[in-house]
Amino acid sequence: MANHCRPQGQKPPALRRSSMSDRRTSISIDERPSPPRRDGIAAGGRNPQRANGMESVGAAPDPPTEWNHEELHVEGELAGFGDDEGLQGVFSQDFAWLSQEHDGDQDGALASTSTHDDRAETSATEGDGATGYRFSYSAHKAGMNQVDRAKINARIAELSKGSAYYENEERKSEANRQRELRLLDQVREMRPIAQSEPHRAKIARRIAELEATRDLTQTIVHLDMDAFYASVEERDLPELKTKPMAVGSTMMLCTANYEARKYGVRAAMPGYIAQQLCPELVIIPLHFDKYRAISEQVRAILRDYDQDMRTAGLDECYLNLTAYMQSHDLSDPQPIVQEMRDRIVEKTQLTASAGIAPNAMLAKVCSDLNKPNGQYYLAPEHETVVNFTNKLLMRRISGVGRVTEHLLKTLGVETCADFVREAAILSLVLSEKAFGFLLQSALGLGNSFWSNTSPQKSISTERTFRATRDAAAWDSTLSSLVAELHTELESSSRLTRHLTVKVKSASFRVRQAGRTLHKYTTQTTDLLPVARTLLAEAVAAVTAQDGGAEISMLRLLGVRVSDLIDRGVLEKRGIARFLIRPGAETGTARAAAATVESVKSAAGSDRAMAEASSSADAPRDRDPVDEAVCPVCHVVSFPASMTETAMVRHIDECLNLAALRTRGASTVAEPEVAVVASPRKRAAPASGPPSPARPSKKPARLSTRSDKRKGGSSGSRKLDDFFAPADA
DNA sequence: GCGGATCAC
DNA sequence: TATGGTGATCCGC
Repeated sequence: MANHCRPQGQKPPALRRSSMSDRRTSISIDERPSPPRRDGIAAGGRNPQRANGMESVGAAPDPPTEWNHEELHVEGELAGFGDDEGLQGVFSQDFAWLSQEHDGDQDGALASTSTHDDRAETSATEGDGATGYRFSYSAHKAGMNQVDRAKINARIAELSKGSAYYENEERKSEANRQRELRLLDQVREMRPIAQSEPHRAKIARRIAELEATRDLTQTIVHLDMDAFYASVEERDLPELKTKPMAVGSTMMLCTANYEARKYGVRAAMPGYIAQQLCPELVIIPLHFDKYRAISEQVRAILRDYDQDMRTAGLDECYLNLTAYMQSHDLSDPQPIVQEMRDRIVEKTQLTASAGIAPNAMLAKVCSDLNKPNGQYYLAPEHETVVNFTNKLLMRRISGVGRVTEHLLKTLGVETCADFVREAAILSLVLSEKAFGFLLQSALGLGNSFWSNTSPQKSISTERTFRATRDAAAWDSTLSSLVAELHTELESSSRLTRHLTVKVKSASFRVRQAGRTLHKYTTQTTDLLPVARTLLAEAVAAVTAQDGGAEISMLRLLGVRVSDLIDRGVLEKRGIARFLIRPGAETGTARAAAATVESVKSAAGSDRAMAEASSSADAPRDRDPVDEAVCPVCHVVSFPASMTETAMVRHIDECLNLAALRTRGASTVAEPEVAVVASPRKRAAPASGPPSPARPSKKPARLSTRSDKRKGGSSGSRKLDDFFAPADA
């Protein structure tokens, strides 16, 4: 299935506070590995994966990569809400003229609106009570004035209040508020250190070092389709243009047209709330096939300018125009970007907005400035970039979300200049990763480079349903989810070794339980029993959270598989780990030596054995890759031509013989592979007495499916446990 | 390694 | 009646 790609190369923010216990008198920000700190603000993750950092400063940017899972998302109904929504504004007040200029009917991204993750008010004062910032759809755009905004927010609060969702948001807000208070305590305590000369010098040095990495040689474009889904629907049904309209369902809206936004209708708002704000609202269901096709048309155009262009969902792309400009001997990117946007309109009748800047982070910010149907060019001059960045609100940085924004505000940081000014103290109370990311971003130093595509790390599927405590219904849903994952694994030739079950109760509390499996597998027969156990654990946990008087009702079930590996890679790597170079003496080999005779005597009987034996006396001084020796008997060698199945069979046979011979599990030659069994002792779900780790008999096949299952938490594994059944 | 939390889309 | 789904990362344990 597919890839959902995201631009990489930006470090994710993550905030945490240092604990008292690891405060040090001499703070070295520069320390490579940040010392573990505790009591942190919850970490925030973001997609940009490995930060490639600036290792290639000055060089041509890496070719962008492909994304990982786009269609997966798409198939899942709601792909994402991000469209052209603005936030609270891009700049601090003193730069608000820019906002004015584009506000009003232009929808100005500068004027803020809030998307799903952004429904928050920036200031708690507008909210009600402790939670304020979490709960109001502040809409500062589309011709709304302050009064309208306040009215709408009040109305939304009124409509939401008392719902389980709302209550849960309140709980979360309160928890965050407590963390912020503790953070402020830390600030007070750390202040003297922050103000000490050595520390200030250290920060200054760090900033200088970052500054030295500034690269203005690249021309990066971020292109973003305007209100993508809504615009597509309007294009195909023009009468919608004059009506308030949103795309989604009564449960959840994905995006709204500009007419609807005037009423406060926004992306990520439940449709039934939106309908109360705007009774004439027309809700159009999603048509992902259409969006996908149009998206591909757009991408095809953009590839003319950057073959390695990267997509971010269906409606966003990043391009590096540097090479194109050089090859066409152009110095001004603006006409080029205008041309692409014109071509997009011509081809699709849809408009796009774009930002042009020296790096991807700034380009992303810039693409919002003249939205919709506009572009903004941030010239690659030091002074221009610095002036721009200084006024930039931290919230605009991709990776700084609602929670982080609020937290920073608590610390008195709103703009990038604020952050840099307070860097000395912030370096002491934020995690090293978070501080590093935020400082770099606040200096306007987002990466211009993309890391190469990284393999997908997990596959998940989850489903929301009417809250129920019907265990049979849960089990039915769980089975479906596991079956979906099985299908996905099979169709992509991958296996998993980790399973996680997620649960959301009617109170919106979320709990998850996961477990590392004993082997890589795709099989429902392996996954489902574990999933059932995990579900029971998660239900118990969420029930306890909910008060525990009665088993909680669930409104969502989810299953995720991670620790994925390609089948081919697993087979190669798996077998390779068993191969011991001829002559290598290991404890395992020595332990197995006693079984050599029995192995030899049994050799002739098995077909695989015969295969192996036939080349057992091949010369032993060749490349070890070409000739490996069975790690168990340490006698039979495996020629390169030998099939893996045959090798596995031989090793398995050796283990069987070894087990017979030594009669004790512990002395059987164990493959030298560390297999991590579940570290936790889980209560066996009402099974019989604990079975011995290994029955003393049953020599024929050391490992059968049922056998494997039984040995669940045993630390010692047999060969079969390392390989998925070759069910193909 | 696990679970909770944040973020993007 | 009623507030989504997928994937990733970070942090504290």
